[in-house]
Amino acid sequence: MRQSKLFVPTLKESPADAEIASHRLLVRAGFLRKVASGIYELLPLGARVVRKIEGIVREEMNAAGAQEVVLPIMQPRELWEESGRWEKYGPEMMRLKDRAERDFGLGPTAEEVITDLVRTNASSWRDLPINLYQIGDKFRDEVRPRFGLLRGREFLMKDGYSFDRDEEGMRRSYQAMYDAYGRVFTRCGCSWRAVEADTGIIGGDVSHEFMAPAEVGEDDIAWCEDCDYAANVTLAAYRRAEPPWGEGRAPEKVHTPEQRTIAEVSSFLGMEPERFIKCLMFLVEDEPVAVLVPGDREAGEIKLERVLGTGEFRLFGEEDWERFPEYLQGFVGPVGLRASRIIADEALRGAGGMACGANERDYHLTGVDEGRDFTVSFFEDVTLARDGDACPRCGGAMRVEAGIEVGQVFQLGLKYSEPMRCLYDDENGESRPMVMGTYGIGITRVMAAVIEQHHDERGMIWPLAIAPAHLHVLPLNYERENRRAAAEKLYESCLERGLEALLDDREESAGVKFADADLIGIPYRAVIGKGYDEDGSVELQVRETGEKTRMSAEALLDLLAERLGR
RNA sequence: CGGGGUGUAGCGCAGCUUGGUUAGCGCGCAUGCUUUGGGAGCAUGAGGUCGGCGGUUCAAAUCCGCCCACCCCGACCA
Repeated sequence: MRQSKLFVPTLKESPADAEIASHRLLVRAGFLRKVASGIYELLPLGARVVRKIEGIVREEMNAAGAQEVVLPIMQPRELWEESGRWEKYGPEMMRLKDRAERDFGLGPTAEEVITDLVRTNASSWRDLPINLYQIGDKFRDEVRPRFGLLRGREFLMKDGYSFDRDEEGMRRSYQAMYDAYGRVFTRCGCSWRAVEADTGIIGGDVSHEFMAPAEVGEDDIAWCEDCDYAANVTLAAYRRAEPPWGEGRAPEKVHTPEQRTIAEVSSFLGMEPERFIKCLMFLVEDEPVAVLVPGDREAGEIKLERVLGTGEFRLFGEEDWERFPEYLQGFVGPVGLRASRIIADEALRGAGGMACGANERDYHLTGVDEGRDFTVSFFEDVTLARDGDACPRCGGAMRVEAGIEVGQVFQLGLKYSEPMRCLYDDENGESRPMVMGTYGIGITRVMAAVIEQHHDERGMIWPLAIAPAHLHVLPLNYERENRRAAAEKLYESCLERGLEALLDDREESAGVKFADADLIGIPYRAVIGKGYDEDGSVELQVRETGEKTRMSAEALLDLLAERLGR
């Protein structure tokens, strides 16, 4: 590639609408432009990176026994009715009508289409397992597109689907994909961590997310320093410490005028927040449910959803407090409380000497013991783990850090094959539903995640495997014949040896060339300048470390070939 | 969806509070000359329905109303 001919509009200043590094740098370096909120164009260099990531994904998928297909983006309503997701997906799915007013959705994933494909073309146990994948645009009308490529409304995703005869086969397929995913991210230069995850709208029982640790990540992940336990904090378990003990004293009513929040009451009474019982009121399927958690803990919505068995609930709002005046906002407590259910976090089992609302305006109780002064319907894990909590498996210290979800794998089971009647005949001629798995990688998101993990104040720093080119050839004073000739020769040699090079053949000042090269972030750089005039050497610069070494052009090519494993 | 904010040249911004000539600045772009190991200098020049529609006014980028777009903060996901 010759830079003078390449369409790379670099920018000196950061675009006003880009907040995070990957977005800002992709735009500044001329890889990416925005068309509308959450919808982007990839320019030549951006497209090259994406194609490289795709290449790695293809290699690993094929090696793991999956086969590539191309599925439609525009999908008929009828298929989505069958799975029940036409309703369930809601406004998140982009919808349109054809000229005959028939409904279509733009695929956010392709379980329906692929299940239809397989059920109509595979019917025997001899056909299984089947593992198919595609790489294509996906559409999700996100509530809030954000952070450039990290959360777009149209994005590139690799989605794959496995069909097996039984659970065991599905677990094998799942494991093969899980292992392949790890290799994909490692090869892309993306550091990652696989964590237990919620299954959300895709459904199914077991799921792992592949997280790329990064400060801008929208998820928090909890992981153990001592063992391999790791989970999304939305469902991470943790080992509870011994609850506080009471001193056998009877509960005492204390006057706490206008002290409603835990923070207010705890400083008013001079008691630690963890000695409080926070009593949260939820409206669950139109019934009030009390949830008790330690005063210093947060209830987790996903955990609650699992415990309650429904997603149809909300924390009491203004209108709910008015509708149920027996609950006094700010003074609700478990003692004498009437609710359809009282659910307590495990941490409160056997807790004593606690403080809580007295269910009387401007009063709280102290010296409250669980079991003696109140009882609960059941104890559950409903609070969120946080940094420093004890690992549920080994008791070691857990860390919580932010991550970008770059992939997720699901054991679906019969979630789609049963309603969509994706069946096969087993060896005995009995009809059985196929057992499915589904697997996704956000290709464009991987690109952004890698930048979040690899950049500095001057620009991006690409891992060799997905860099838009291997070598950036920078002749300074390109108009000087000797340097121009040397640069051309080096560039041609790269082409001959199968190395990808970008030649900066522009008659720009050295400063401009260096600045653009830093921004674009090609891992290796060959500077042809003063040193060449002196002894015919070129200077190899490593983008990541800033290391500079003078050597002959031949030596540089050999070194590069070696780094590429060729 | 709720809350906050921004729309002025390709990009980044000023001007708006307190309406009043040809709407400015920097970068970028074009042409010429001089420059060239870290975003060069001088000169000349092109480029704008001031997000849109409506209103107030002798007069609107500026005041008012409605709409649209985009960004940020909270509940969801590759």
